[in-house]
Amino acid sequence: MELIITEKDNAARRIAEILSEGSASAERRNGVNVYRWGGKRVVGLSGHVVGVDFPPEYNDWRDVEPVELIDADVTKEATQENIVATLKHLARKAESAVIATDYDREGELIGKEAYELIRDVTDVPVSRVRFSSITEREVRGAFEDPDEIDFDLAAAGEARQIIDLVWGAALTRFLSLSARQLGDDFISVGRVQSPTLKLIVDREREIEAFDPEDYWEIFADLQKNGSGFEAQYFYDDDGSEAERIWDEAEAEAAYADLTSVDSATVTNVRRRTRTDSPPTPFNTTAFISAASSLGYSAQRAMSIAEELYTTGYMTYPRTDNTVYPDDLEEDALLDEFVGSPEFGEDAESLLEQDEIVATEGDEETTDHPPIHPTGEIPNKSELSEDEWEIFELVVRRFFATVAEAATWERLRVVSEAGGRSLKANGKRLVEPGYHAVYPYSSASENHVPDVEEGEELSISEVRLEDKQTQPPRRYGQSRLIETMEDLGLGTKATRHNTLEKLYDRGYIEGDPPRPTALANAVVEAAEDFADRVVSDEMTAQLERDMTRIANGEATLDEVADESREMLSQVFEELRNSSEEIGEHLQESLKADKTLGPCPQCGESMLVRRSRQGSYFVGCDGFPECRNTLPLPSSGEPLVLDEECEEHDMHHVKMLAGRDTFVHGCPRCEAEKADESEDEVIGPCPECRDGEGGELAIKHLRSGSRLVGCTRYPDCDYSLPLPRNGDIEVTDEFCEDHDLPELVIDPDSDDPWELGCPICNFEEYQARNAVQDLEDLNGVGSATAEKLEDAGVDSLDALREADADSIAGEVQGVSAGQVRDWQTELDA
DNA sequence: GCAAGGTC
Repeated sequence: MELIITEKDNAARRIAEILSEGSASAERRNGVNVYRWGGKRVVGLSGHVVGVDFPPEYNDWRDVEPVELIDADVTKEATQENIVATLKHLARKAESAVIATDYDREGELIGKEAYELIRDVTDVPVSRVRFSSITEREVRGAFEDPDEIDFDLAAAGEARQIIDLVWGAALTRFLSLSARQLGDDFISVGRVQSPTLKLIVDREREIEAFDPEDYWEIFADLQKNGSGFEAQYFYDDDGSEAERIWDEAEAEAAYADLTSVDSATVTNVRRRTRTDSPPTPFNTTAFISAASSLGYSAQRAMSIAEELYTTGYMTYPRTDNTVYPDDLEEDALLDEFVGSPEFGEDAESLLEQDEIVATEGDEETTDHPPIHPTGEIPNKSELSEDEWEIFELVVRRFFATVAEAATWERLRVVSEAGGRSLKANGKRLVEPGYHAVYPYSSASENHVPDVEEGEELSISEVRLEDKQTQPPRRYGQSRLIETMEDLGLGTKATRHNTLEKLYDRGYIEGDPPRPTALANAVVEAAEDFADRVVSDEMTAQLERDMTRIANGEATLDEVADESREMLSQVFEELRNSSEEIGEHLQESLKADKTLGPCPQCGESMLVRRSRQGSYFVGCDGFPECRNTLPLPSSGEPLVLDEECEEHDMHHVKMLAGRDTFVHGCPRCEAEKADESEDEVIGPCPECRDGEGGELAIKHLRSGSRLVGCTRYPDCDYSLPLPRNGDIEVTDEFCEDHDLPELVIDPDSDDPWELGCPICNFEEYQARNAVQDLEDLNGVGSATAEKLEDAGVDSLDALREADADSIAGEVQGVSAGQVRDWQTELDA
């Protein structure tokens, strides 16, 4: 038997399909798919199935000096036990094995990891095949002419693993220990995250240091036969054209000259034709940028792309490549879209071109093809709105790359008035070219009428505008990812995760992201004592070293030892500064939790955590001052920059995944609750008989509202209400529950008919259950709804359910699948 | 529990 190993299940399935000519069947073993036909088996890994770590005696942060990690052993342990077990089981029965992981450095390392797992159980021959896209021709070609594993290239990857672990773990532990932050709130640093954070911190420093300068600009409206256009005053500044006037008196003088006359004489007209080339194929970074201009965060864009990839509508979303492979037949792919209600017309018009030639970008790599549609087209109703929008973007980008260039006509008109110069630049799209199929990039025109030299134009208005230079703009998420790519920080598959990590660690907040006080302190500490770890130079050096290892010019041990030596020097510097660094970090942590002055004693009000783990706002003067304010019970509080003017208190945001919301000023929220009175709406279903309990609309000091029993705390029956909006109690009654129907924001343009609060809560729970189920692997919205209908109304219900009876009840769901979900939930 | 890199 021959065993073929790929980097992921999806690749395993497609390779089996190609090599078996469709005859392969799938079986599951330990929850891992194995594809088989004849004497072949194909199994997909899940990226790295082993990971580097220190031996267990280094686990306790308090028992081990961080500096000891520098020379600690680094071991490899299985991280995906099921897959490792399946791989070994298959290897025992194999006569030969073929490594078919991705064709890039990390793929070579993943292949070598599989090789070592095979070697643990057998010494059968192991070969390596490489292909850049999973097409019939490439895959067959690769398997006809197998190669060997490139152990040097894999060693380059291992050097990266070791260096990242040792630097990251040692410095992370050092900072966390010095600031006494050992729980979930440790203080992390790393080769990629810290230089990325420094980009954000540096930009914020520039913004803070920015000193705006006043300047003036003058605009004039010119008229030709009733058709008006705008021209701008300019002057010669040492041979180049300048529009900004830095001196107020000079600006007034120019304005006076221009207003002293009522016409301008055209002195120069220049016409030019410009071609505007279509965009290049999408790699991950370009895709994220384009999705971001449609309003998607990097994380969201990638997760939708992942979904569209696994359902088969688009190619692999993690790629550096911007050149389509030779195998891609553009016209055949366009043909697939003919007849589609949304794309048919555009596809046909593209097919009418004399020649179909795709654009090419600068990056040509072997990893995967650029992102493009597969030709499989979903019905619009199968996808969510967001999924469809992203799918359409990918389709239209492909269309654009095979479309013709656009042509613009540019017209520049210079005129003189009162001894001063005015210019106007017009542009008109003559040939729309790719813009016709790709509406995302700007194609806005600016009309300037045709005029001749010597012509007189009347001036209808002159405006003197006073302006100020602006500070540099903050990086948005996609701009950050582009900059990371330029600097070589991270990879196509990790850059968006790095940003997410910076949010999770409390280093940045908002979009565009702004650094917290903690982030500033971490970057400052690193700049002072471990400059390399906040510099992109560390990655650049590592890349050079990895190239040397891959070329056989250096060994893994040499490179790793050299790096350990540098880290030892860093720790020499750090040794005596632990206290100083720790204090600074702690002050910053406190600053990030500070809301404003305590109205009772003048100390600061801080976000704190009770023994029970819930968050509240408490005075720093505790125990002398016992002033507190409550916070909502769900989510992690984040102190925003925005302040309440009445109380000098920062607003608070509660981070809770998709239920994140802005709580606002805790004092305002508490006062609102104090001023409101409970409004009784009907009987309490729990205790109406006997105790005669009633339900009322209540406002809590933590800012939330609910329908709860008037006998609270003797009866704790309650139903949630939305956080915001006026609540109207109507005179329509729900017959099942004897309760009035409620309307939120009745006077707004879009009132929300919430209905009976009990019915509403039941629907809400069902919806939540469906959403939770959809987050499980391989559960689409249809399956989730079927599960919910079958009584699986929460994740807990699924965890405790009997797999066989669910499989019997829900069509298209097997007991094995249910058991996989249960394993996933337990993990 | 630390990193960054795969993948879901």
